[in-house]
Amino acid sequence: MPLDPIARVRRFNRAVTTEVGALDMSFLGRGRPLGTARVLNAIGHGQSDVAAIRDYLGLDSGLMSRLLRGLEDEGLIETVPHPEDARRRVARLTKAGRSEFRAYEALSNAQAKDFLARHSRQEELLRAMDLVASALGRGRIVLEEMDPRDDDAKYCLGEYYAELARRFENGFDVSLSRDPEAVDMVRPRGAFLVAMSDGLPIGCVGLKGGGGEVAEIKRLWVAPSARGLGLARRLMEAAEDIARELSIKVLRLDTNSALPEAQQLYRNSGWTEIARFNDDPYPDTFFEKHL
Amino acid sequence: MPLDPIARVRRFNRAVTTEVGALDMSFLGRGRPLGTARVLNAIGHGQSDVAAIRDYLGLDSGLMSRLLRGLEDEGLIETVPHPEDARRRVARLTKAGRSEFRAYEALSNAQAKDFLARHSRQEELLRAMDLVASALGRGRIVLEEMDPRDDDAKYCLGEYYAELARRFENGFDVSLSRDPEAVDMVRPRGAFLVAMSDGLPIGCVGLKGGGGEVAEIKRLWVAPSARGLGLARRLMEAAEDIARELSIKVLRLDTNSALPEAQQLYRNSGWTEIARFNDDPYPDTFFEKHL
DNA sequence: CGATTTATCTGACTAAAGTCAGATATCATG
DNA sequence: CATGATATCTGACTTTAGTCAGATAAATCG
Repeated sequence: MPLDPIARVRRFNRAVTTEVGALDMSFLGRGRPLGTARVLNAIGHGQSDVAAIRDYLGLDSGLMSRLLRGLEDEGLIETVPHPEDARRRVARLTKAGRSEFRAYEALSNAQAKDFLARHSRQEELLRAMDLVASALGRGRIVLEEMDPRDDDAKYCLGEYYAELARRFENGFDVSLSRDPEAVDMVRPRGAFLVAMSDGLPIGCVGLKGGGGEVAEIKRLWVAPSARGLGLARRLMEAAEDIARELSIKVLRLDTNSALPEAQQLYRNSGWTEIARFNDDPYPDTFFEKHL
Repeated sequence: MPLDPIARVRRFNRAVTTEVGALDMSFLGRGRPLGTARVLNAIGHGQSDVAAIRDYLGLDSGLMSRLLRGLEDEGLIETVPHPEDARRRVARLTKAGRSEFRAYEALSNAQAKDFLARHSRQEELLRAMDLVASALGRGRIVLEEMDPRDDDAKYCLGEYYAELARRFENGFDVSLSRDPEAVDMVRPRGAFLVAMSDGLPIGCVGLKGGGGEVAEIKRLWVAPSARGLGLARRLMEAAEDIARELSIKVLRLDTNSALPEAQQLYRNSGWTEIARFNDDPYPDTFFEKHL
């Protein structure tokens, strides 16, 4: 007789609401009401468009206006008309605002650190938290196009190689593989996409072009904590969209039968198996898709 | 370059605070302000002492008083003086209150169910949520003495047997083992303790007495999601305390070398290895402790 | 250009939550 | 039984959050 899943979810809710009050409430502790602090933090995190902040925090325009005024009176922010549309306003931190924001960040980090310090089995706990955060934050996953040499991209690639090394019978060594040049995965030849979930990289895919009408899909990877959310498909679709933008007519990719879930995905989304088209030692299966 | 643990914790906080607003807010949806609904739910969950509720919800006594009055006016609760101390008051649900509480419970359950339905890989997600909830709710774990035939106890025993079956080379079959009679694990001969975390059983231990000065520790088990919190030690200490209450002078236990972490615990808490004292086919190591 | 739409702001509200200083009744103690 | 401690209640506040109907100014469209 297993435990009731609903009871388990409710227990999680209880545990988290009790604890999170004391956990994410770095908003408190600097003598500023919650709403004001949330706006300041949203601006600090790069949200500058007033409408975007209002939308993000779910605030009424009147309330928003007052909160902004309050922060302005405190000298923490300044608002200027949007350069392209003077009806809209853009808010940005002043010097004092930046320092106040840093103080909030430091508080948040200290709380997170304390939280971790109070717990044993940290890596296991973090993995569970990653999984829950990925599931809960599913709707907020955004695909960002970036240079494959950026940190978040490099993190994903590192994890991808590590996973291949674990899953291939004889391991995996990038230097023996046909590692694409970064320039082939940057516009105009190609692109590199990283899936970001609340600021953390959780997946990637590369579109490697050579300038012609044929390009390759490379380095499709999704973090273990984010599997089952349909992210791989979303990455592939986004890569295909970019390929079409770049006037690419045919996509190809190579893969290995040690990765059956990937092959499954390709077969389910319009790819057909073709003959080997390169001499890379690792792949044993090859696919193609006409756009 | 692994991800920053602090960033991971903060991402979890963000994901959870965003989602939990829409997740545990079964409090809403019945046209009652949050504070009032929280008090009603606390009473429904068995908190009856006004001071206890106030403490649990962190409310000012004046505010609490008004909220109680509001619920009384609605006819959902009644308050009576505490039988042993007429200064204190005890609140309980009326018939209407019980039905209103049930409506909140149904809402909560429906939301939990919806939440689960929105996610794939449910068992994996639930396991991660259990782990997080155990870690976060660590301070709220309570040890309850109960009959080993109660549901929560039986759940723990079932999980215990399943774990032995997984870990012993040749499996585990209770019927071949010396399964203690329930009556030997109930006062006055012995006791059975279950660790409850926010309403869910996550560990147990049995004290099996025979009426004399010697008793046995049996069925020490901690749920995987709750390991590393020091719960096994806490269960053992509680069992020893009860043994002392029952005037037991010597405790014994048998275990198996396939469970090294258990042996480690015994050695670290005053137990010494002794010779085999029974003919049960499963154990291969035996311990004793003088109280 | 004039009419309409859009983004923000202002003023005038309400509701909810929280604070605090007594008031009141009961209990515990010497 | 007087004294002080304790638990709750009451009244008189303040703060925060949120709502809503215009006002204002800039953009967009026919």
